Amino acid sequence: MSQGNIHVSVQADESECVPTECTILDVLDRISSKWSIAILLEAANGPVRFTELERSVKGISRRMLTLTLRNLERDGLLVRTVYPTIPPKVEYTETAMARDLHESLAGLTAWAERHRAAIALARSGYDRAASADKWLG
Amino acid sequence: MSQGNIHVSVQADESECVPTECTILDVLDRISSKWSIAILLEAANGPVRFTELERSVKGISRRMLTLTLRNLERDGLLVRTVYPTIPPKVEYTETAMARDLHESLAGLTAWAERHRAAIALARSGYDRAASADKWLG
DNA sequence: CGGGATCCTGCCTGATACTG
DNA sequence: CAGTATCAGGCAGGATCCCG
Repeated sequence: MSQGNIHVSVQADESECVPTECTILDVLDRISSKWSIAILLEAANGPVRFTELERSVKGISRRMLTLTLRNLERDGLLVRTVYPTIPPKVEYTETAMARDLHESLAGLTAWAERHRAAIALARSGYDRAASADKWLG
Repeated sequence: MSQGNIHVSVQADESECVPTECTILDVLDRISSKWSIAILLEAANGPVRFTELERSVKGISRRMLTLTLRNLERDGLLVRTVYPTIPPKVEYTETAMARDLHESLAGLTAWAERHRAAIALARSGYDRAASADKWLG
């Protein structure tokens, strides 16, 4: 029951970072989401279309696909090309910046492949120990 | 989340990671959070203590620090060592798996450093164009 | 086909206070 | 020092409908 403190959450939130004060972690936070990585990996094989991504990036909702694509485009990692045909055709192409990132992304995925079994194991081990502690006090 | 991914049998267990669904992206999603990365980078320089992290990882709340540390420990990336002294002392040490990841993380951070200005620029450019569209219909 | 707009839910997150 | 407990707000993200 905290009462009466009139604190108006004065977070001068500069999540929209100014060019000179954009920290590395801020940048990483933008591109390290599950969907961003998936999309970037797909786009590395050549231009991709919306519906194509909707199929290949399994589990993604239409909304998240749209939003993630927008953000990647906004950050200069993808270029959106619209062909005014009927039906419409939109292609997303990776930029040079994205190509440069792709190497690191490959490193990450390689790591994930190498250790995903170990991680799953560590998890179950941790959980088992946690349950045990619960009973043993 | 429909199936369709190739098996690659991870005999993992019944944790949140079902064998057929334990994809690389799932693993990445665990460690690619802003705080996880920051903490792992700190831990790479040697064992770190709770308050030490609270200071160095700027902007993190006590709650998030605790939660992120728990998850990293659970996934086998950090080892938590408690010294039953007064006052208590707890050290978090990276595991071999984390050390292996650190190389990739360094690659990512290097990329972020190289392109953070370009990203900020792309953003402001995109936003400017978006505002313009808004007025031009 | 490629989205935009809207509603709604639950988890993520921060702030604060308390504990061993 | 190193957390846990609790409350409250925000926004990520799914579902749905609609439009050019």
